[in-house]
Amino acid sequence: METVEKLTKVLRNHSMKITPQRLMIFQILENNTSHPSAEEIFKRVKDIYPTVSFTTIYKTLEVLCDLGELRELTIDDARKHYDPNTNTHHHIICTSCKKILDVFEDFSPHVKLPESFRENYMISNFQVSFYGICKECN
Amino acid sequence: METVEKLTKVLRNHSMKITPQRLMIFQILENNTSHPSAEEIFKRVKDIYPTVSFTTIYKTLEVLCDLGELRELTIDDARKHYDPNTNTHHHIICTSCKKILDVFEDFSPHVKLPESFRENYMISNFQVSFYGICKECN
DNA sequence: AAGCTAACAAACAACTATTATCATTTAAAA
DNA sequence: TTTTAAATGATAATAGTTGTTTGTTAGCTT
Repeated sequence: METVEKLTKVLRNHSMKITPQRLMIFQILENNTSHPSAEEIFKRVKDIYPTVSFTTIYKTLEVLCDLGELRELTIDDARKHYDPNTNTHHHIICTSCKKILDVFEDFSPHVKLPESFRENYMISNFQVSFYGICKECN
Repeated sequence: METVEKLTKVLRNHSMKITPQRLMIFQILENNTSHPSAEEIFKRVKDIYPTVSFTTIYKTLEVLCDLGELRELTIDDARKHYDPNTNTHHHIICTSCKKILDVFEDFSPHVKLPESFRENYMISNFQVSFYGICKECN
């Protein structure tokens, strides 16, 4: 199912309202693999709804995160990034330009929490972050 | 070599000054596996040097990071954490209490950047972050 | 279609973590 | 001891984000 459709449904199921601003955000997130920050999303919505406020963006992103439809990435130390793909996958970030790319490789057969932690933690997921320099920055 | 001694040497080699404030920070970092935030370090230094400023803490942490003697962790979305162990290792964070523990397991034989990225990236390191709930929080 | 109401958007203020500025102080070399 | 480059700390500034308020609206109900 497409993102816009899916998110619309999920919000409806929680008796939340589908507003033009939110639809716009859904559209921006659809098939988005660029890991945008709140500001990037804000700018793009602003192009079409010049009166939209930053608060609305933050609030909507918060709602989507709470519903598990969006993942917050803390891979960049300057700001949060958002990823509509909530399936387990990994990232590579250029430490120079901060660009983040997806790494779709299933490491789960090999990356397991050591025995000693098993009884003390309920693991929900894990994330591999590769750090390096991209070709453009080198 | 102990942390205090090592960091003193490294700073001297870069003609930087060893101040009591810095020595205090070095001591706090020594064998520290609690991944403190700047604020936690600030508070502990303040206990002994009540006049110390936050700026000094941040500056010193920045210096140590630049010299590669300290690693900045971006695993918590609220604030940065610092880890004096700069050898490759991994972390598990409780999404409830935000406690961070070390995971010493060598995943490097299995976690490799896919072929497609190899020619476009110079990877310096990778990091596995496990997210879950610890026993105390559950 | 009209009315209702919880949820919403936007304006704005506030907050938190961090960084910058700069005058004063100090480590440590000469 | 003198010198000087560097560090400190007071203060202000900034960036990113969150909280509050008030008028508005989506979407249900009738």
